[in-house]
Amino acid sequence: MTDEIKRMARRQLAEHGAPNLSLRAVAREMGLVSSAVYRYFASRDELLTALIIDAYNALGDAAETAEAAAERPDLIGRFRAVCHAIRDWALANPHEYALTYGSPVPGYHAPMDTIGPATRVTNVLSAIVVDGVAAGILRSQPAEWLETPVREDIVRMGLSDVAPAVVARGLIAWTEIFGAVSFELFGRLDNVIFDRDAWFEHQVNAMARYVGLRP
Amino acid sequence: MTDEIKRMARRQLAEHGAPNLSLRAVAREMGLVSSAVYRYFASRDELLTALIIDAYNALGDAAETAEAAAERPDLIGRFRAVCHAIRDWALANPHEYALTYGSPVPGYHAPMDTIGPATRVTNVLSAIVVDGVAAGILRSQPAEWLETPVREDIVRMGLSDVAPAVVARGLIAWTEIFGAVSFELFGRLDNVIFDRDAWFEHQVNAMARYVGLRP
DNA sequence: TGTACATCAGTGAACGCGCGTTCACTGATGTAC
DNA sequence: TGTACATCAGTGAACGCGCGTTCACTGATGTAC
Repeated sequence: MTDEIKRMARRQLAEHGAPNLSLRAVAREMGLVSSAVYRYFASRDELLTALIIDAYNALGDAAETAEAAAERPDLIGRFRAVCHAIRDWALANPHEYALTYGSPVPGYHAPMDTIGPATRVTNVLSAIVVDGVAAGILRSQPAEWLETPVREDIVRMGLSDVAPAVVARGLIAWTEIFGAVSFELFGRLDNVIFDRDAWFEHQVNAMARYVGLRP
Repeated sequence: MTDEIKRMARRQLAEHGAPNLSLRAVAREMGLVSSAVYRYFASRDELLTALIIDAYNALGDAAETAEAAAERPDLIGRFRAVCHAIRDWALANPHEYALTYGSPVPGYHAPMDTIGPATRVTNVLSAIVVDGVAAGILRSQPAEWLETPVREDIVRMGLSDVAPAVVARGLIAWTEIFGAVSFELFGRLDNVIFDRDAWFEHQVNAMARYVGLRP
């Protein structure tokens, strides 16, 4: 069963990291001979791709589920739910997080099948922004100026009901949240921040305020 | 010469990534027999450590030099200089950036010698904040509230002349800047942002404003 | 000026290991008639 | 109900490869007297 192989591969991943993921070790762990795995995955890269897609989907599931549990009009609640779901999932699955949001695995190039699952989190986040604009809560501030190329890239994203300056703030929040999770996971906060829960909470609130969401 | 080995190792790094860095390949590239490298580095890990320290120092140099070129009272200029120096260095040395700010190399645990060089960039950044406070430009805003554990962690950092809320904003800017560089380098902006220079510029300005620096 | 010795950079063979991938195969299970 | 055949999951041996690390060694260079 290919699911069983993936489960074992995920365990391998959690123990030794993506660059050391080995078909042979997975097979060994399952009591199979190494060549048997080739009935299910044509190559190591294909297995890696499957794991990456699963990781994006797992994170997407976590984010969507958490967000769906909040009341629709509670935009801050929805934003906070997504942020915490991302971090919780990342802390629970650090190697899968590294696989998707960390440095690329050298020599591996992700095929296009990974794009769809990868956008699920950003879709959830942008839905919040869109709803915030529709509710009249998120507005572009007069002083906000976007250089033309920035505005063009943002317009190309197709969020036509949202002012580009608001999208820009959303993108910055998106960057900050994943930056925060990566910093925590990759050791940047060691000996700096000790209460990570509290600090993340602070960052989430700061970003909510930055985007324009008020409690 | 141990410098020559490091130079070759850096080239290896740039081609194949940190997890695939191999003593044998470095030796081969230098026309040496593999065991000869052991005269200079006791193990692969020691070589890796040397490269990490060098990378932190190279980034530190770049940041310090760029910052030093700006007029002291021009706080925004100094901040922008540091940010762009970080990004430029990262784009020029993606694998060394990944080595220091990307996902940790599995199985490798950095010794304490790496801590000093690692803090150079943050020192430059916090000097700007300290000067900004001294000049009366950066002030804590009355509405800014820090939960106790966050405030405690920040106080522990020892920037006693800077209001904790201001430090918090600085930490968020720090996270955002490296988050932005990582997003760009690790492929997060693919098919999203096309003019990366302009977008980074926008983020730097946004963070300067967020921290409280005004042109 | 010449000999004796120490230093030390680099050699070469070997150790034991793990890897991805291939290939011809076995043998159990299921299907058709 | 029983035989003949196809399917297919998994085997086992082999390929050629690269790796980190150890160890006894060579041979050139430098130093002391």
